[in-house]
Amino acid sequence: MPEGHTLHHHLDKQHRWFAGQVLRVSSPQGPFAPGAAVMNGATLKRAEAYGKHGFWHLDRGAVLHYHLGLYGRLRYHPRPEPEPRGAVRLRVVGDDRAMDLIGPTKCELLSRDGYAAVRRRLGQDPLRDDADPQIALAKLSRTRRPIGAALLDQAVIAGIGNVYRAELLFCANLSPHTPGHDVPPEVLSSIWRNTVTLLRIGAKHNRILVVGEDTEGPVGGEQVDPRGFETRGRYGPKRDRLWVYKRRVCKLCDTPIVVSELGQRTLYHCPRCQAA
DNA sequence: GGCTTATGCGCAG
DNA sequence: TGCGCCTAAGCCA
Repeated sequence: MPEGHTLHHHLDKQHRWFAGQVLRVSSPQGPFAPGAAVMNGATLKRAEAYGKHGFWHLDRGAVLHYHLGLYGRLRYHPRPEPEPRGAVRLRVVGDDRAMDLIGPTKCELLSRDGYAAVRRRLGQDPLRDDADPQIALAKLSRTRRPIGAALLDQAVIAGIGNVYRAELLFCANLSPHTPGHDVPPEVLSSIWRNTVTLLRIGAKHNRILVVGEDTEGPVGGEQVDPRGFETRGRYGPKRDRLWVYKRRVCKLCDTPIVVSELGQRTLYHCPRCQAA
């Protein structure tokens, strides 16, 4: 489930659970074994998310960089940790918890320069305090590309994925095919603000929640595990939390959803609520 | 239990 | 442009 909110949720947790600890690191599934050997015995100084990327800043100057891709998963265990299951590329064991990185599309050790290079490729992350909306908005307002393609461009806004793209454009009553430079500046600004809002809600609950109000406490009777491990909350079916993504009809007006392709990804939009 | 699908992205060609 | 990665939820039987 990796859009930006997922990474922020996990990296915040990873910082709380592993920072300051001397880590036991291994790579049960192979290709990262040399990197794991370098990491083994290091101390985590800071875990941070940027867009859909995860970074662990270690002492010794190395930086772990990972990206979940479409399939990657993170699993956490209390100690003693169980036998690795699946393509565990990276296993980290801290003082009282362990973490598995499973099936990521990227898992590598970077130098400070390598880290800077990855960061340079990425645009503004709406979940970060250091985001500069004006930079992202300027790019959107100049491009001839359809807004629905530009929103997926990680060099513009880092962290939006296919679900949030569909839902953000719906919330803006905007056709995904509108060229960026034809979208009124105030609409672009409102999209940015809504992105911040929705990604924050998503990061808090570790779920994409768009329909309905966010609440301070658990949502929909969600059960919270006091140890902090993921629990099966009762959020209801995903389709009921979204307006258009993967729905047959628009949740607002019942018009059949148009399924097409834009920016190499499946696009869902309501032709009535989001008329051109 | 099996089959389909996917919230991403880099690379070969 | 299309494929490969390789997990797990959702759906069906």
